[in-house]
Amino acid sequence: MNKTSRPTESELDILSILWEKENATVREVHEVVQKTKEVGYTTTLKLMQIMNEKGLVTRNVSSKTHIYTPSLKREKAQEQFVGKIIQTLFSGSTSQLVLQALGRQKPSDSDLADIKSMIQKLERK
Amino acid sequence: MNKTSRPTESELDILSILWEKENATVREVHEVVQKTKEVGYTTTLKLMQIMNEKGLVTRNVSSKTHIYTPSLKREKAQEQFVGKIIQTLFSGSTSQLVLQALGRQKPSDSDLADIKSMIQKLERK
DNA sequence: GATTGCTTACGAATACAATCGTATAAATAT
DNA sequence: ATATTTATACGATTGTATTCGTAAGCAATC
Repeated sequence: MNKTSRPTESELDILSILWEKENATVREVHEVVQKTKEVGYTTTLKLMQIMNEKGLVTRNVSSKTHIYTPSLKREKAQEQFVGKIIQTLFSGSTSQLVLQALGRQKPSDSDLADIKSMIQKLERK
Repeated sequence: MNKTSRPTESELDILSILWEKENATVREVHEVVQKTKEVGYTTTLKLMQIMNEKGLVTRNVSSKTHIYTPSLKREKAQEQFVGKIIQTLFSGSTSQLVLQALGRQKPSDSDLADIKSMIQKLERK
């Protein structure tokens, strides 16, 4: 068993694909990776094998083609990285991050509604 | 002249110190680094020299003890990293990031006010 | 049943990040 | 003026991430 290490950047790319698809084969993941990156199939394979060793994913080996499932929860990773970013890039200020995020593009009306209701909830506290 | 590469994690740690202080010597930076990390002085020095080569910082060499100034703007780095995080961790949804950030701790009243006024600005658009 | 294609396994190469030791010079203290 | 402290420079080492080539097995096709 292994201490939970933070995923590297490439690992994060792969995880994000797995989170979207729930689970996937190496080929399926690689197909998506290839759209943005020029790498060989075995590179993706190797990465996913390493991620398995690290415990970032599990895999079902019952058929020839293995099926990978993320075991690091997306929410967990979000916390890790958002926390780090708030510290180093926003000198610890959560709200500064929120302002920067809001500033980068107008959220949809329904998103705005969600955010407003979240704020109201916070204000009642 | 060099293509702008993303700072590594250690580089980011150092940059965040420089952003706080406006500028600083290696020793000053190292003093802060040491609080959270067990590393030798020359490690910090070397890192800052490399950052200088990469163009992440500039330095004033006129006195024996050099003074380093960040040349990568904090706002620029914020955009880079927040953008990346939104893609990989929040499947492209800015507002999801905002909700996660707001959820992690209650912002101060004045921060809440800032956020609310930002939202109103967005709604008028 | 040979050939082709797709799969995993895995070692090895390459690239990049991080760490430190040692040399050297300047400033300060003795 | 000598010794000590404090600074930079820089090579070398270590660690970690990324990439790929090659082998071997299995399944489908010829």
